[in-house]
Amino acid sequence: MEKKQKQILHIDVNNAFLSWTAMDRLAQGEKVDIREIEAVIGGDESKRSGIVLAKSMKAKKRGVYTGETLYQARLKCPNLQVFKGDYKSYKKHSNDLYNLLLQYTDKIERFSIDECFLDMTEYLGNDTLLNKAYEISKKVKNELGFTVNIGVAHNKLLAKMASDFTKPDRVHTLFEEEIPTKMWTLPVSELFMIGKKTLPALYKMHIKTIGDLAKQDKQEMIKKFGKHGLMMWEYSKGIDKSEVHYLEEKPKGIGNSVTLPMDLVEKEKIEKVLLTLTEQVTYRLRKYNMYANVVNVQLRTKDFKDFSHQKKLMNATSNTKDVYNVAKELLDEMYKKGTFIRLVGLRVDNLIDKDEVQLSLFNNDEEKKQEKLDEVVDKLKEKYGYNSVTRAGKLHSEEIIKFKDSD
DNA sequence: TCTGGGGTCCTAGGACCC
DNA sequence: TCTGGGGTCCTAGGACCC
Repeated sequence: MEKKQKQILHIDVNNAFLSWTAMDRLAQGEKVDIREIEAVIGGDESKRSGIVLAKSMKAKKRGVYTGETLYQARLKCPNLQVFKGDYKSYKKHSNDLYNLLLQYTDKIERFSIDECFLDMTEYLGNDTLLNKAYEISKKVKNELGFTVNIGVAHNKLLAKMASDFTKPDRVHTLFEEEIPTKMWTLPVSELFMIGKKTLPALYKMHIKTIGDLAKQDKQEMIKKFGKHGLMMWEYSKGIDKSEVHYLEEKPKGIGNSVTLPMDLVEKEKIEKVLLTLTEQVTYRLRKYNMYANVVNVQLRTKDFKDFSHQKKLMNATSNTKDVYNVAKELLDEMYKKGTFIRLVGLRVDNLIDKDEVQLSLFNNDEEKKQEKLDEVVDKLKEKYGYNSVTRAGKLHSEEIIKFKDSD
């Protein structure tokens, strides 16, 4: 029996961070709509994170692109206005969008803070997919005050490609019969999952457009690029069998990292940063009610070389002290005297639900004591705010890193 | 010149076992 | 002394996404 064709929408907020900040400012009585001027949302240059996070159409016309340094952006666009981002507000706008979309289907995958996939296969009734897309587009604009692009297709890949066509405030279809005219004509760099490392290899093979890629021999692509080769080849032909993952998924790993205001050399100072990061990460881990099996420490040197070491634990844990002790061991392995460290990161991986954990025979009094301690500290943090509770010997690093209340 | 932070997935090599 | 594979687990590093 043939399976019913899927009906997929991809919703993408236009210049999300910039649009949302524009709305917030107008709501606060500011007169200028920053969507209408040469503006970007940017990081903080004094914290050495001065990159473009989102740009207005006018800034884009000047050649400003996401990810470049504010310095570079200003060279192209001398009157550029830079505004700070507000993650809390973005989360709220993102939730508003999600709640509006729930009126159409509950099969929604939140692909990122500003993108959703909708599986409309069961919810269309007598209407067409395209009509629904226009209806959603209008409703979002009228009720939420920002615009979206919507891609309309029969799988996720094609819907995502379609939503990336002309912007803003547009609805585009990309059905199978439209692939040659709408997709194969595009530069191969536009294809989802082709990044700046793969591009040179493709150019060498004289592959310039997505159509060129689609003409390649499948086996050759697999031989040259492995799994990634197969995926690229399938995507170029519009093949994608993946499902819309609409159920809430637990994270597979949790990490925090920080670019330091100034490079650090002394191990003791790096350890203090690690402790602060460990507290942040394990706090989030415990909020998910999960345990970690792997601890990973990342360092970035001042010349942008990245290193990481990881270790699998004997017993899964969410305990601050346990994770920190391993983190210190890993730092010990990696630390080279006299190296200038720009970034420190800590993440936990191979997570499992707390109730799946086999209670270890070694779950002794000391461990129970530590868990209790975490619990008490977490409760205080819930009540009085994350930064209300602090460990001795860590004050300095907390001046360096302020916890970002993201969850 | 200056280059974020949070993720997921894949690969390759080494250890170890059968 | 010189020689196999296959499978799993672990680790370091890297590509890609938003």
